Amino acid sequence: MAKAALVHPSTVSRVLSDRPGHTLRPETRARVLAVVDRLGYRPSAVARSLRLKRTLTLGMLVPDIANTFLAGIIKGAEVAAHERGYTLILCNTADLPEREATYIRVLRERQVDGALVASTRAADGTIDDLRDDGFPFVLVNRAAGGADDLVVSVDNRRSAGLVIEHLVERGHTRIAHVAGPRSTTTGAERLSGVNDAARRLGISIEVVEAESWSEVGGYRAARQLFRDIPPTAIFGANDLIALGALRAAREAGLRMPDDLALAGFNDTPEAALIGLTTVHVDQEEMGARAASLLIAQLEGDVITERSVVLPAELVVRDSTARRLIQRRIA
Amino acid sequence: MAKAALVHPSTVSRVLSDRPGHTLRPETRARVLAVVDRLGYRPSAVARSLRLKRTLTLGMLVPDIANTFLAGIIKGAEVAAHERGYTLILCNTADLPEREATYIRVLRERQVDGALVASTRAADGTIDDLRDDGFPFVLVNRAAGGADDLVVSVDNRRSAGLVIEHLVERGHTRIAHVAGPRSTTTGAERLSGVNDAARRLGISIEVVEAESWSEVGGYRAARQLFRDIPPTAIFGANDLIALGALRAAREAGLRMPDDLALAGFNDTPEAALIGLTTVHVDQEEMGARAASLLIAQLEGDVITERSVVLPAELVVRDSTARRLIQRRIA
DNA sequence: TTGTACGCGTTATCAA
DNA sequence: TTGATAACGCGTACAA
Repeated sequence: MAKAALVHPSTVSRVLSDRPGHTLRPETRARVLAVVDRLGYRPSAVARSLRLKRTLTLGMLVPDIANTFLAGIIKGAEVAAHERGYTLILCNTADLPEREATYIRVLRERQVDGALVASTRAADGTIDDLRDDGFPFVLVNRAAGGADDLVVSVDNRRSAGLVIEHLVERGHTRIAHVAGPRSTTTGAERLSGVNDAARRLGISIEVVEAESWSEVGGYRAARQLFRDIPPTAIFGANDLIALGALRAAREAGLRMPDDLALAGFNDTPEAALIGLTTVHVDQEEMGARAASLLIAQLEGDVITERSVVLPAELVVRDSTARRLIQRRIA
Repeated sequence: MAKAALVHPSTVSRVLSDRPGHTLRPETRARVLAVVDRLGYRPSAVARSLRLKRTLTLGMLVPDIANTFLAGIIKGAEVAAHERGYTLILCNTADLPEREATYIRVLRERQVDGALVASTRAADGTIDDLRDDGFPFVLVNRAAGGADDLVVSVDNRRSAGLVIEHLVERGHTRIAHVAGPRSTTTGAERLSGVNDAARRLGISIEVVEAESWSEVGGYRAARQLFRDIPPTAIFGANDLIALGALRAAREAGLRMPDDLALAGFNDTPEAALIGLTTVHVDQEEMGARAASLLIAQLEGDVITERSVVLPAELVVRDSTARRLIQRRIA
C-alpha cells in the first residue's frame, strides 16, 4: 500500500482527488505522487463505490446487440458515457421478459447508477417496477406508459406518415405496410401514423404485422402480400423488416424498384447499401442523448425536457425514385 | 437491513449462499428467505466484490461497436459471459492507442477480472503491460506477439489463400488485393496468405493498403487500382474494405460481377446482402469462445489449447460466380 | 446451529 | 496542513 510506503494513510486520497476544499502542502503532494507512480498505485473503484454509494456505471438493455440500428445507439451511448466518466454494462435481452428481469436484477445488485432501456416490449412490468422504486432510467426509441418517464425517441407517427405521402406522390395507390409487432410502442405508433395518412389521403392500405423487428419477421409477414394481386409499394416498419419484404418480393418474382417500391425506417447502414428509401435517424446521437439525459438526472442537473424527440428526415433513394430528395421532419 | 428485521446479522449471508459447508436449520432458513423477499433485499455486489477480490466482470475492448463483425463478436461474448454469471463492460477504442490505454486503466481501477481485446494494433504497448502484470486477457481476431497469449482467431493466411485460388479457378489473372493496415496482425497475415498463393500459382497480384478496416479505407485504397488497366478481380481484406472497393469500381464505371469479381472476408450481414463472396467466420462463436476461454483461465480450469483457431469456410456468392460452392478450411 | 468480530480499500469528518 | 477514526455491506474464521 502506498500509504505504508510513504508515511500517511488517507492523505493519499486527498492528493489524488484534488478538490478545491483541500489544502495540501506542495511538498507532501509531490512526495505522494512520486510514490504513487513508482508503485503504479491504482485506487480501487470498488472500494470507492462502496463508500460513495455510486458506481459511475450505467446498465444498457438492448434486444439485440447485432442489430445495426441498436449497435449505433450503443456506440453513441458508450462514447457519451465515457466522456463523463461513466462506464457501460451491456445486456442483450433478446426481448425476452424473463431475461430483461434477470438483467435488471443483476444491474441493481451491481449498484449501477441508472439504466438505458432500449428493449421494446410495451407491456413491461419490469419497467413499472423500476418506476415504482424510483430507480433512474431512460427509455430509448420506445415508450412505456409513464407520463414522467425520461424518453429519447423520434416522431414515429409523423415520419411514417411522410413515407406514405412520398409513396402516394410517386403515384402509388396499392400500398402495403408491414407493421412492427403491435406489442411494441414503436410498432403501434408507426402503424398509427400510416393509418392517419391513409385516411387523410383517402386511400386504403393493406397491413400485415411482423412477429419481430427482424429480417425474418418481415419476410414471413410480407409473403402474405403476394398471394393475390401484389402491392406496388411496401413500407416496412424498419429497415430490417423492409429487407425481409424485399426477399419475399424477389421470391415472388418481383424486382425492386421496377415492379415494386420499398421503404423502411431508421436509415441503418444496410439501407444505404441497397438504396432503400427510409427515415433517417441519427443512431449515435440518439444513444448519446439518452446517456446524457440519464447522467443529467443522476447528477441532479435541471432537466428541461423529459422527452427528447430527435429530428428525422425522409431519405429517398433508388428503391422509390431515381433522384435524391430530402425533407425535414420536426 | 434484513438482519434487523429478523434477528440475525450475518446468517443471512449463509442462507443466501447455500454452500455445502454450511449447516442451517430449515426453520431459520425459511424465516430468512421470507424476510428477504418481503423486503426485496438485494445483496450488494460491490461490497461482495470488495470482500472477495473479484468482480465477476469482464472488460471488452473493440475498435468500433458499430462494425457488424465486431457487433456479432460482442453479442457472442456477452451471452456466454452472462451464462456464467459474468457481466461485460464495453469499451469503444476507435483503435486509438491513447484511448485503449485510458480504458485499460479504467477497467483495472474497476477491478475487472479480465479483458477481451479485439482492438487491432499490432505494436501495442498496452498489451505488453498487461502481460507483464499478469493481468488475464484474451485476444480476439488478432495476435500481439506473446507466445503464451490466449488467442481466438481464424486461419487468416490459409483463408486468404483460398480466396485467391478461387479467383484463379474462375479464370482471373489480373487480381488485386486491397490489404488491411499493415500495422495490424490480421492485415499482415492475410496479405502474407495472398502472397504465398500468388507465388504458388505463379501469378502476380497488385497490392494496395487500406489505411483502416473501413469502407472509406477500402474506397480510398481501391481507387488507385482503376488509374490504368483495372484488375478483373479484387480481394478486399475484409467485407467493409470490399464494399469500399465496390464503390470505387462503380465510380470507375465498372459493374459487379460483369466487369469485376469481388471478394471479402468475415461474412458479415452486408456480404449476404450484396451477394459478396467471402470467408465465413462465425462471429458469435468467436465472441463466445473468447469469453469462455477467459473465464476458464479466471476460474483456474485447465486450459488445453491457448490458441483457438476457428474453422472458416469460403462462401461463394454472386460477386464471383452464379452458383453456390462451399469449401471447408481447417 | 448461529452469533461475534474483523477486514476488504476508500473517503468524510473531526481532532490535532 | 495532516493524522486518526468510522463506516460503506459483505463473507468468513472463530467462538459460543
